Amino acid sequence: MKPADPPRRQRRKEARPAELAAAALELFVEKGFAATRLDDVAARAGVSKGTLYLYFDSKDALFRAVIEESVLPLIAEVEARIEALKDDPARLLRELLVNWWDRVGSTPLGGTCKLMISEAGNFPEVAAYYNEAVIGRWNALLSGVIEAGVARGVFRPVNVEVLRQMAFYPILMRAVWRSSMTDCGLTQLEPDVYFDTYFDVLFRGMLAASAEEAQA
Amino acid sequence: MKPADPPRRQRRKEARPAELAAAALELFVEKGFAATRLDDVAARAGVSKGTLYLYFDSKDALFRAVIEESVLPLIAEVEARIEALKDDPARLLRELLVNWWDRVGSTPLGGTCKLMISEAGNFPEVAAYYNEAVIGRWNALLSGVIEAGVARGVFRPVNVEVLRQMAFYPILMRAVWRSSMTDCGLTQLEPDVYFDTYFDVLFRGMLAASAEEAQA
Amino acid sequence: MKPADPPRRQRRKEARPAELAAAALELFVEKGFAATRLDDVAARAGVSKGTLYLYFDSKDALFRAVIEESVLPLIAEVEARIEALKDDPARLLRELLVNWWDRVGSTPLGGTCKLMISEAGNFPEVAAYYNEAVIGRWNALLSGVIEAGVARGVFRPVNVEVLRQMAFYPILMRAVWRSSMTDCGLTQLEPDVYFDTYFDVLFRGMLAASAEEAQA
Amino acid sequence: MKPADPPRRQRRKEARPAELAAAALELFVEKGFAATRLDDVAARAGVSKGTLYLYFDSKDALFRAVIEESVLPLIAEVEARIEALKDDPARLLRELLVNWWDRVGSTPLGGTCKLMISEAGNFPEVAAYYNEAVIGRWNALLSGVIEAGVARGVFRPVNVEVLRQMAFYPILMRAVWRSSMTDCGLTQLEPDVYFDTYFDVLFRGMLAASAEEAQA
DNA sequence: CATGAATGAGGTTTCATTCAT
DNA sequence: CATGAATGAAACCTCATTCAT
Repeated sequence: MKPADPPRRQRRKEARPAELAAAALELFVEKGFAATRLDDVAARAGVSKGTLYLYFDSKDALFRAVIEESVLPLIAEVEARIEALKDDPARLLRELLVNWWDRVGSTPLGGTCKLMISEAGNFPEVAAYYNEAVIGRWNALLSGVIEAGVARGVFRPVNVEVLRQMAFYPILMRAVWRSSMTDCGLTQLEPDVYFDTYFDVLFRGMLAASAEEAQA
Repeated sequence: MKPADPPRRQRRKEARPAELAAAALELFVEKGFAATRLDDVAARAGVSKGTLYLYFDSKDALFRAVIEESVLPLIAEVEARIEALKDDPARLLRELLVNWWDRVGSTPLGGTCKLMISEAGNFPEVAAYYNEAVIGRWNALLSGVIEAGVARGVFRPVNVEVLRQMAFYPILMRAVWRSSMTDCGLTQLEPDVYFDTYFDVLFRGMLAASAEEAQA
Repeated sequence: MKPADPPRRQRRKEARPAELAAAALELFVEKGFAATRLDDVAARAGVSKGTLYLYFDSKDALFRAVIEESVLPLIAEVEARIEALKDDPARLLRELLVNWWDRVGSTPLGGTCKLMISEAGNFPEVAAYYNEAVIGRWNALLSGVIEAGVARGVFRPVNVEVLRQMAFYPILMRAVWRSSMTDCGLTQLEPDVYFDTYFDVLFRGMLAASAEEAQA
Repeated sequence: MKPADPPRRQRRKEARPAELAAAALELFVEKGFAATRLDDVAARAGVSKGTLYLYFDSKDALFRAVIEESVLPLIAEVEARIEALKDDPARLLRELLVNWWDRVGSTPLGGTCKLMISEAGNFPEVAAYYNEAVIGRWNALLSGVIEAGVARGVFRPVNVEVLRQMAFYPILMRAVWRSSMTDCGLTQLEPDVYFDTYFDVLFRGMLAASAEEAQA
């Protein structure tokens, strides 16, 4: 008694933009915007070149769509998770970072970071948008957690921005590196091993003395 | 009794390749390899497009030269400094990182990092070379220092690679970001403020208990 | 006792080709053949692009149909009117010209003239057909009237072709101009004012002295 | 002792824009703007497609250049001639028209008239410019001559605009026709025969009675 | 050595035409 | 009959590369 599937043609039609954007993301990350040919994007999505233009007005528009549609949903989801754990800043920070790695850094989405790093100069408006809508919000989340930790005496009272960068940049860089060196026979440490040491050192460095004892 | 300077015309002639490479580095970093036009490189170096081909066989060759010539000299220099300070791993590590920022990260050379991140996929052989000749050697230096520190009981005995990334990636990311977001009205913290907090947290996290006391 | 109208749906179906041809004529006149997109023709006729192909085999065929179907009926009608007035060449000529303006020059049909002028080079066969079936017959009508007038001593015995062009080209040009400069805020003289002066000068120039006196 | 010719390469370079514009004019007139391929323009000018873009930014820019550069010089020249003959309006009018035919209507330049008629709808700004800079000035010249003639009692006092159209449109139409039907085996009357009858009828129609006697 | 005009392969984009629904 | 998604040939345009000067 479940509703009938839509006819096959229709289903494809609705899925097309997402399929095309996914194919484009892969290639943009792999080769960069300018070096990616729309022929290849279309081929990877299994359609002809002309079909691309049924869904995107231009190569630029495709780039915009790739960036804007791929990352926004995640931020909202993350913002929701903050509430549930606001009483335990250390655990919340750990969770945010591990979660980011699992949901973004280690997936194709992580490629958007490399992509924006590479193309910000060529797409100033997209970069500005990304800066505000993605980076800014994400930084605000992290900074908020850190500030809360400092306020509760859990984290040491040091410069929040530096702390945020020290907490986030290593794994961001890991993601960027991963997108960049995909074909270099690059092997990265297993996440579990990595994060064990990572948080060991990070928290030893940033936790206040009292909190550290509690942690132990 | 030193030899007289060559006449100015000649000096320019000899400087040409370096001037062209510098112009190319700027544009490659700014726009990426594919989106950079040789017209613009030549214009920025103040010569005609044809002149480029007197010194570089192709656009690819120019890219290779930019990468290979710009970073190699530095590594050698750094390797030399290691010897002088090998008895004080903490100070040595701090010096390596600050020095890297001063000599690379905060200069146009820092752009090569962004450039390789962006173009590794399109230049596998150059990326492999860079990986070995630059990244590999630099990582070996850092790892060596860290291992020495661990061996002497100065650093805590944790996974060296993770430690290296935690020590280096934040400032590497800062350099990459700087190259990328050049026109976004980006402002970064002053190096002094930054490094104060940076090493405070980093060393607290990685120094062994005894060394920490000594430090304090 | 006339047969009932067909149901509305059916009527539309039968009217489709004419509606499409009308829409195509407008756009061909406005933009030219090559610059007119079938999407736009279909949209202006209120159908989908695919529907066009139910009635016309190709864009070329549509062009042919537009030309051939739009002008032929008129010629026959005009030829009939000639008979009724063959005794008064001056009045007949005046009537032909005024009538042409009212029925063709000042209506969308006048656009076909501009269209053929624009596209003759791209459609040699259509142009040849148009030349023979429309221009030729129309010229023959005018020339016949003029020759009759000369024979009767009403018109001065000068070169008939030149006379025909002097009589027809100014108003043909008016029609072409009208189709061409539609959006330039062009204003043309009122037909009545125009024709008063027009025939005043034209007949003074071409009427034989005796006829002129009679006219006065 | 004449100055040396410029080197061959240079001479070609200076002539290129004019050669390209001439080739483009021919093809635009022949096929229309949209149906003309830049490949063909380049081929007709004996250069490669890329060379076109050294001199014109786009196909549109080429169109603009063709229109704007080809007709302007003539107007100025004509305006100068007016002065010399301002005492004899009938002769001046005749000379203007014959001269227009010799210098424009019967040459490739006459094609611009057909071209503007065809493309005005697609290039509103160019059409507006042409209307003002070419058509307007030319009409002003003709109207001025006619008004002068009327003022002196040489021409009959009828509507000047209609008179202007009757005087100019037949030969304008001849030029347009010529450009349009170039390949239709079209044969036009010899100019001499044509103009004899033309002015005979025209002046009989528009000259005042007294002037007519003087003419005879 | 240095120039910059010329080239043409290769990319983006358009649109007439087809065909499954 | 009617639709509109899909196609791919062909157009415009760019730019790395060459070469006569």
